[in-house]
Amino acid sequence: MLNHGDSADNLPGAAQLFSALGDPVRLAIVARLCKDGPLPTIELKQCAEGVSRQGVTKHLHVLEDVGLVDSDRIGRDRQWRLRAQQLAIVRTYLDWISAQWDQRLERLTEFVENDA
Amino acid sequence: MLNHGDSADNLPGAAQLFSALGDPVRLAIVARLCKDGPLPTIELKQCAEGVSRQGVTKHLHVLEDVGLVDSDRIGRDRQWRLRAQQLAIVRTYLDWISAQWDQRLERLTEFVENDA
DNA sequence: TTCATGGGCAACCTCCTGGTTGCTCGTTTG
DNA sequence: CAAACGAGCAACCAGGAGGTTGCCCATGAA
Repeated sequence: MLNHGDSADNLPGAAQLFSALGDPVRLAIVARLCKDGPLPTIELKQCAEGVSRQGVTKHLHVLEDVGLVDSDRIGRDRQWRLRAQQLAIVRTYLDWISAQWDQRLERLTEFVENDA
Repeated sequence: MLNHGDSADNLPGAAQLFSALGDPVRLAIVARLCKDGPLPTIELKQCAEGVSRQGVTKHLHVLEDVGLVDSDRIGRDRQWRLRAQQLAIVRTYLDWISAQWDQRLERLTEFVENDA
């Protein structure tokens, strides 16, 4: 799993996560799972306009591979559940990047002020 | 540009952004630009281990297409600059999703407590 | 028990992506 | 000026991603 000690080291892992979220169908699935909790494949299929069941299943496996989602077989169905910690990693990465940006702006402001 | 009135409508746009960030080279470029401000192509090339100049240029164009970055020609060089607003959109989208998650957890907790 | 439904697996196809090379052009710089 | 450097453009290539179909299995409901 992703070691999140220092976000800078985590670039490849973060890229994986971004990549997994970088498809409209997958993003819709994640959003749906976020809103309406664990759901069976068939239900998730509805947020993929005009995509076959197998297509949706493939997307779900992509999400599973990066740990954004996991599942249990319940009788005939397979229930999918969001793993919020992984989403948190993405957020943290963006926050880390943004923080660097903010620091740079601060330094820049300082510089300008000292310069004036 | 991306209308950010309601994050739910914004799914395709958000997916574009995630997708653009979903490549290690591109993510490294964004991180670098965030840390060290506007930089010429050649400098950015350094964060793409073993990729040709043209390769890097292609990545930069991908970032440009989704508005994460823009550039000016300065004499012989081309200077690249981060567009932080677009990064903010990604963050906001994640926050929006997470908020829904949190609400669901609240509702769930309520339900369990009322049930007990 | 029978049949419909949700799912898994595998093969297959197409198109996009990430990457390259080769060539030319303009700008610096020695 | 001449050479070197940064960049743009176009062609090209291999592999992967997203999608489909067909077939079979198990479970649930009639």
